[in-house]
Order: sequence, then C-alpha cells, then structure tokens
Amino acid sequence: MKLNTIAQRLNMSESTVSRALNDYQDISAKTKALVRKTAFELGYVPNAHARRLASGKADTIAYVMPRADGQFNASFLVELMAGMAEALTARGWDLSVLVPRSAEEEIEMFQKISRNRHVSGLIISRTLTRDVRFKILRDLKIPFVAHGRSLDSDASAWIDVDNAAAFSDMTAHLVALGHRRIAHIGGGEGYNFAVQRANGWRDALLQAGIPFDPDLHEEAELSYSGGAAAMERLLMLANPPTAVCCISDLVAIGAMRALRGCGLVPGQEVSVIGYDGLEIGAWLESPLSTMKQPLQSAG
Amino acid sequence: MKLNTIAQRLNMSESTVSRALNDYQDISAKTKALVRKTAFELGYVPNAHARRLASGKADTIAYVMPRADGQFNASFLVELMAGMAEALTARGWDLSVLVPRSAEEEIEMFQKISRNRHVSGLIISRTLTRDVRFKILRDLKIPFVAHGRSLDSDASAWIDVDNAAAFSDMTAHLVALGHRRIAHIGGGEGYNFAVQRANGWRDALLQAGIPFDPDLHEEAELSYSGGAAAMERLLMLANPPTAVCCISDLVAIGAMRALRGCGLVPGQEVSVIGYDGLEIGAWLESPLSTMKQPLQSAG
DNA sequence: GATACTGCCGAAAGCGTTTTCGGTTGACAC
DNA sequence: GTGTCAACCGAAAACGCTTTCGGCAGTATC
Repeated sequence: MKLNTIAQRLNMSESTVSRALNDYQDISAKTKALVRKTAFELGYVPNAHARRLASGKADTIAYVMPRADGQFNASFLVELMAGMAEALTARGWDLSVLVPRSAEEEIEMFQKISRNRHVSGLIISRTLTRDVRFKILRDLKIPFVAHGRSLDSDASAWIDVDNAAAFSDMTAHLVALGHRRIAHIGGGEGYNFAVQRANGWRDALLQAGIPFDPDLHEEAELSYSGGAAAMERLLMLANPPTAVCCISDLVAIGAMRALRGCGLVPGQEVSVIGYDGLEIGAWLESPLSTMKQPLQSAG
Repeated sequence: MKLNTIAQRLNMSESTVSRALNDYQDISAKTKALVRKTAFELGYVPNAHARRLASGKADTIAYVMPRADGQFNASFLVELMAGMAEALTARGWDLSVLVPRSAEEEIEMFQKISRNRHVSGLIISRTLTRDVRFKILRDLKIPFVAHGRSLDSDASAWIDVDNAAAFSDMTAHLVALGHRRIAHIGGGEGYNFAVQRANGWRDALLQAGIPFDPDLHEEAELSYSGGAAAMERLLMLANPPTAVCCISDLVAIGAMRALRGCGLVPGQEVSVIGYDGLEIGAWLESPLSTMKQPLQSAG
C-alpha cells in the first residue's frame, strides 16, 4: 500500500523503490524490473498528494469552463473535455474544471492558482478577439493553452481549428456547385473565431473571382433565433443568395427554419451549410485529434 | 506564502496559525481574528497538496463523465458539471473529471481510487436500470452519489429529477388541452430514467381515465433519427395520436421532422412535446437547484 | 598499486500542512 | 497557599513521497 511496504518486502530503501518506479537512470534494470513486478503484485498505487507535495509538481491541469449561456453548442465542450481528460489520464494527470461565475471571479481564480500552484496549467477557451486573460496569465506566469486564438495570443500556446481554411473550403465547395451568390451568417467581431471564419468565406469568394457583396454578410446572435432573423434579412434582399454558409450549426438550423417559414425548401432553392459537426451538419470540426501535441508543450 | 511566514511574522507557532485558520475551538477569538487578518493581508493561500496529505482528506470529487456518444444531449451534461463545480468550489473543493474509455476501464479507475483515495467521492451518471457499479462502489467503500436512480441504488445516495412526476405532469397538461390519444416515444428499458418517464406517462393516462393503448408506446433510439422513425410508425396507426410526449428534446425534434415530412404541422394536427430544456423545448429540467443537499451528505 | 571513474544504492532532509500531546498560564475555590 | 480546572498555545510527530548527497563496491587506467 505504501512505498514503505514494498521497500521492506524487498529489503531495499524507499528511495530505491521510488527511483525504480520513476525510471531513474541510476537504478539497474534488474532492480527496476523486480520493483515494478512486486509493486504490481501488491496493487500499489502511489499517493497522488504526497507525490505532488514532494515533487512540487501538480500534474493537474484545469479547464476553465465557459459559463453555459446557450451561445456555444455544448456537445462541442463535452467532446473537448472528454478528449482532454483522456489525453491527460493517459499521462497520469488530472483534469479539473473551474467555473468562474464572472470575469472578476475568473481573474481571482487565476491569482489563487498563481500563489498556490496546485494546478500546473490551465486551458481557457472561448477566446475573445481581444482578451485580457492572455496578459494576466502571462504576468502571473501560469502556463496555459488557449483553445482558440486571439489578437493577444502571440507568444502563447494555442490550439485551434483552422477556422479560415475550413470556411474557405466550405465556400469553395459551394462555388464548385455553381453558386455565385453565397452569403455568410457570422457572429459578432468580439469572438475571434467569428472573424476568422468570415475571412475564410471572403477569401474564397475573391479566389473564385466573385465580387464581394457586403449585403451578403450578416451578423447574427449565435442561436436558433439569431440564425432565423439573419436569414430573413437575407431573403429581403432584392437579389437574395442561393447559398448560405453559417458560422455554426445552431445558426444554420435557425436559418433553415426561416427558409421553411417563407415556403422555401432548404437545399433546394437555397443551400444552407453549417459548421460544428452537429448530427445534422455536413462539416466536421475535429479539434481532438490535434490536442495532444500542444498539451505536452504546455507542461 | 507559507504557513511559516505568517507564524514568524506574528511570533506564534505554525500549529497555532493552522488551527486559527481552521477555526479550532481552543484558539482565542482574538488570535483567530489576528491570524486571519494577516493571512489575508499577505494573500496567503494554503497549499492544497500539503493539506490533503496531512489531513488525509482529498477535498475532491470526481465526475465520471459518460463517453459522448450522441445519445444524451450534451448541454445537459455541461450544465450539470457547471452546477457541480460551482457548488464544490464554494466549499473549497475541486471537481475533476474522469472519462473511462470502456466499462472495464471505469472499474479499473474505481479500484485505483479505492486504493489511492486521492478522491473523496464520485459522481456517476447515466445509470442503467440494473447497474453493477452500485455494488462495486459500495464494496470498495467509495462514497458516491448517482445522478439518476437504479434498481440497484437502494441504500446509496442518489439525486434525480422526478422523472415520473415530470412526465405525469406533462401528460396531464395534454389531457387538459383536450387530447385523448396521447402517445409516448420512450427509450429502451435499459436506462432507468426511460422506464420512469414511461411510467409517468402511463400513470397520468390512467389517472385521467384514458384506457392505455400499447400501440401508442413507441421505443426509439435517443437521437433525431430515432425520434423520426418512431413518429413515422405512430403515423401509420389506424388511429394515430393527436399528441406525443417524447423522452427527450432530441427525439422530439426528430419526431417533428417526421411530421413535417408527412405534410403535417407540429403543434397543429399533432402536438409534440419534449423534455430536457433545450432551447426549443417547453419543459425545463432543473437538477442543479437540487444539487447541493445531496453533495453535502456525500462528503 | 595507486588513482580515477562508473554503476548502484542507502540515509536523510525536505515538501507544507494537520493533529496529538503536553505544558504553561491565570482564575477560582477551599 | 495549595490544588484544580479551564483556556490557550508550542513542540514535534506524522502524512507518503521525491531528491540530493554521499558511499561503497567494482572496473578501468596508467
């Protein structure tokens, strides 16, 4: 049960056992094997707290969960967390979640962590186009990776899907299908991914030699109703679009409903395409496969 | 920074400071106040690992996250976790997440925890009608609360929405609106909440004096397509229902799509009602408000 | 044969708390 | 003035591990 018992059973010192289990260089292969074997037989599991206290490392990273406000689709969060948890437990680390009630409380949490160091790294998500958290965390010297870039994220680790490329591909796909008037329902400029996705769309249009029509760029609240409202505005245009790529599946679903409300059949008169990989969507975002690399460097 | 520095600054022993901060009875009110004040001024945050090692308590509960397989709606999970995290951090505890890759790995994790005790309690969810985990956890003497009951959950702490009551209310509501042929699209009997919800529906029908028609009870996969398929089967009936209550909003959405596919307008010819509190749904599940009570007893 | 390594391992000092066990005061009673 | 008791506080031993430091064999080098 304790390191001690293994040591006594083998007539060695605790330190030898500890180093054997931790694969130190100055332990012979023979002893290592022996120690590992008996440790396994005895069902030894090291005490995480003692280890962390002694080593000074926390082996824990915390995920700062954005407060659920319906804006972001949750299945995405769940998958992200599951992916992180798996990657971490594979390395023997823990994932814990923090849910700040407000921006102030979030910063307060950061400060506690920086004093306490009972967490070795953070993951923050839902980055804003301008995000003070980058500076704060850097100042507090807390290692972190951001899920999603920001204008403030230079010199910080971030992982992100290539939003621009995805939307560029998406738009090119519509162009290939013969569409010329391709609209985009995006989000506010506060969120950086919204900006990136809009850029991807615009770039693809230029690439295809299609003149950019500002009327075709709608901004919507990231929800069903937001998508519906934006779609309705697009339909009011003198020259409505024949295809729409939406910033998220939620928005796309809303847009489709708006179409049906006007007696149009989505996919027929007007193509609607979403993004996020909800069951309905045709496009899939895959952040999890790119997770592990950045995590290691974050340690 | 350390307990030590406070002690030196005040010319007391570490033990006094520790006990003052932990509100022991044998420290005078004066010293307590003094210690707390300077601790605050110095921005002292106790080292969680040292505390946990010394006290033997983990102050951490782990949430065993069901692997995302699209069956359950994720926004529910997110809200649940956010609620738990908030309730725990309010008490100075940590919430960490475990994502077993398989049922075997889950049990393996349980065993590690029972040896290691680096977690003081577990929360499991998605309970099956018959669930071995109850027995295992009881045998391992790991405190846990189950979110959702089970036939095996007697003598264990569980928290749950009253599924039966909710669906009973829902059905009664439809009856009050004049509906007589009220169908139910449920889930397999493997999941306990599915059984409970079906019971609620059936009970309300009996209560209202409406004879129970087995044809009106459909079982569906808990997904869009599952709901759609079930709805189609209901529409094939010689005497189709005028209202349907669905086990989840996902299923309800699927059912609505099936209706539209047949040229019917949901809410007009046939009322469809879901459950979970997705944005679309009319009924709201609120497990979070009932969280705190059981958590305390789980400690 | 003296010197210098190298490969292994043990002793012991932490890591920052909590907690038990006494010990020192002062008050109060007799 | 002695004894008793309560109220406070300090010393020191845990808690279970990591890690530095040094020591002791062997082997190689000249």
